Amino acid sequence: MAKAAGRSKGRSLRIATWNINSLRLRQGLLRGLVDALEPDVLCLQETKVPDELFPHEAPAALGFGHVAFRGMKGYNGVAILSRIPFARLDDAPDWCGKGDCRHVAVALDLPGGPVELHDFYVPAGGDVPDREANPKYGHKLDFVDEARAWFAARKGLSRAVLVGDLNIAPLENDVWSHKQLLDVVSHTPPETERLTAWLDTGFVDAVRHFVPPDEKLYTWWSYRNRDWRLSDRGRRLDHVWVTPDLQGGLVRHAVLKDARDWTQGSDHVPVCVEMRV
DNA sequence: ATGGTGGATGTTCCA
Repeated sequence: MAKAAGRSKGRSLRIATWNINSLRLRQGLLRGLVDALEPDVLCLQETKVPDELFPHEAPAALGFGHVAFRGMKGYNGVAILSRIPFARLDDAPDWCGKGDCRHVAVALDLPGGPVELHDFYVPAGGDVPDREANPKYGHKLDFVDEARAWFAARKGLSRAVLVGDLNIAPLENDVWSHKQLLDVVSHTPPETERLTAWLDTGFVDAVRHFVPPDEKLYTWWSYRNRDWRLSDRGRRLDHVWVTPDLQGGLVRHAVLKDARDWTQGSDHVPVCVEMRV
């Protein structure tokens, strides 16, 4: 992304989010992301690294002097890498009581006042969209319900940003075929209704602020395609939400589609939003 | 209707 013009009020804040699908394996790809997007803050999901094995050198070498992470062996895991100092926030619950490292939050220390930043990795939900047959689907729905309720209880939240791999593509044009995916986990009505209810607790979809809803937009393409670009069976699973007080400061967005072709890349691509805060 | 690929792990689970 090019530098902002710098006319509007406040400091420029650029936040990127990426499901990196193993931080240790792909830490070398962070350089490409930083060169392309120049984020002030980078939120990662599926780091798949226990806290005691977190690779501190990679973020430090890229100029991210502040890190917050919550990881475990083999699965899940989230991290926030930042050039801006922050205070870690620890008031959120252990979602669904499973201790599975799907959320980390900080308050960014900015001249205009703190900005609250939440980094989420919502459960993928398994293959079968049925609570009884597939407990992972039930866990996903319960997770989103619990998150919605928690944010609903925080009425009047301001100067907040929520990002992450939410594993749900809420709009018809967030998937390659709305009709063919209505019964596919990530786009079923119980999921999309719940995600919208969570958004409606007090957020604006910052990427759809820039890209009209009648335009296809994806951030993930399955590994299980011979040619992901040719088949283009994508879904928009990765999101950036902001509270309405920040909407007027939104400057630009980027979906780094080229990252899907990086050598040994993730199946998700980075998403970035710049705003004046 | 099925299988396709990839990561971490360990003789399979998760995505």
